[in-house]
Amino acid sequence: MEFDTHSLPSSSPYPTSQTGPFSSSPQHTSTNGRLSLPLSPISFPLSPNSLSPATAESTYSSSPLDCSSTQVIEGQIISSVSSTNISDQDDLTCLSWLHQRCNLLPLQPLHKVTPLPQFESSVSTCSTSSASSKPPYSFSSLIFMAIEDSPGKKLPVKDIYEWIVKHFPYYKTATGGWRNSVRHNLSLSKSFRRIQRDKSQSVGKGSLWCVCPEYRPALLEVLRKTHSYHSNNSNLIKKPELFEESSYDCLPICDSVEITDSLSHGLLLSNPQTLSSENSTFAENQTCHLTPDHEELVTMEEVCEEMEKDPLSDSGYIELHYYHTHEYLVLPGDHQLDLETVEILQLDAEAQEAAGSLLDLAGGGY
DNA sequence: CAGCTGCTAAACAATG
DNA sequence: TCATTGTTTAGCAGCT
Repeated sequence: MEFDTHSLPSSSPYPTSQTGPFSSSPQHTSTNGRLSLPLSPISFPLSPNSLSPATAESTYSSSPLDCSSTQVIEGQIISSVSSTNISDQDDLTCLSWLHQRCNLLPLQPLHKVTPLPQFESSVSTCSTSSASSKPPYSFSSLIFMAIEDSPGKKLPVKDIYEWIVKHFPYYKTATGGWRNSVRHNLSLSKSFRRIQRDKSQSVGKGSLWCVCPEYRPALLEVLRKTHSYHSNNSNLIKKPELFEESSYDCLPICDSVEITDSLSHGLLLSNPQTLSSENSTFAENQTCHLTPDHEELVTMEEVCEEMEKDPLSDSGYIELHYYHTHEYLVLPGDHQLDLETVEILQLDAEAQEAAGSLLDLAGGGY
C-alpha cells in the first residue's frame, strides 16, 4: 500500500503548506535502483570509558589514509572518520546511546543489538539524579526518541510520558501541562501515527503511537540540529540530565563518528536482511485493525510495508545496491563490499578489526 | 512585518 | 463517576 500523505488527517489547524521539518518530504531519491540519500556532517562524541581498551584502541588507531577507518564495535561496523572529533568527547549531549540501541541516529547495526545491560542500568541511574533544567529538545523530538527507544517502535501515550520523565527528570517535577503538549504534538504532528492496539493484548486504554517512516529523516534532522546547536552552545544551555557528566559513565557505547558528504562511504552499513527480519517479526507481533471511528488510523502492516519499501529511510546516509541475489554496500570510488562479507567479518572478532582496513582499502583514496 | 515553529492552556468528546 | 486519552482551537514567544 502506497503511503499517501493526503490520507492523513486534514483537520490540522496548521497550514498544509508548512515548510518546517515535520512537513518536509524525504530527501532521498532513487535512481537506477540506487538509493541516494542526503549526507550531512554529523559528529557524535565518544564515551571513552564505554569502550574496552582493545576496542578503544582500535577506534583511535589512525588509518594510514586518515579517513574512514572502520571499526566493528558491539555488533556495529562503524567508520570513524579519523579522530577529528575526539575533542567532542567533552560534549555530553550525544545521542549515540539511542542509535546504539535502536538505529535512531545514522549508525546502523548490522544486527539487531541486544539492549546493553549497561544501558538498562543507565536509565535507572540517570533517572535518579537531581532535577535538571528543561531539555532543549522539542516535544516532537522527545516523543520521537521515546518511540524509537521502545522495542516495538511504538508506545502508548502513558509510556511516552514515562520515558520522558525517566530520561529528563525535569518533567518529573514539571506541571502537568507538558503531558497535554505531548498529546497535542501526537495529534497534530504528521510525524506520528496512531495505531490501534491488539485487542487481545490490550491493557489500558488508548492507542499506540509510532513514527511515520516518511517523516523519520526529518525528525532525525531536527535531532541532529538540536544536538549540533546544543553542542555549540553548551555553555548557554544546560545539558539534559541524561547527558550530564555525573551520569555519563553509565551511558552505553558512544562512538566518535563524523559523517560528511565526502565520507558517505563506509559509514555504517545497514543490513537489509536484518531490517527485513526485524520488520517481519515486528509485523508478526502486531495485529492492528482500522478503527471504525478513525479511518486514517493505520495498521502496523502498512507501516512495515512502508519501511520495507524504503528500508534505509532511517539511515539516510548510506547507499545500497539491491540485486536479485546480492546486496552490496557502496563504498567510495564505486567499490563494493557484499553484506555477506561484512557479516562474516562481524562474526569474527579478529576480522572485525581487520574490517577497518578492508574498508579502508576498498575506499582507498579517501 | 509576515510567516513559521513550538509551547502552553483550555475545552470538549470518547473511552476504559 | 472519574481518570485518561485524543482532538481542536487559541494565544503567545522566538526566530528567520
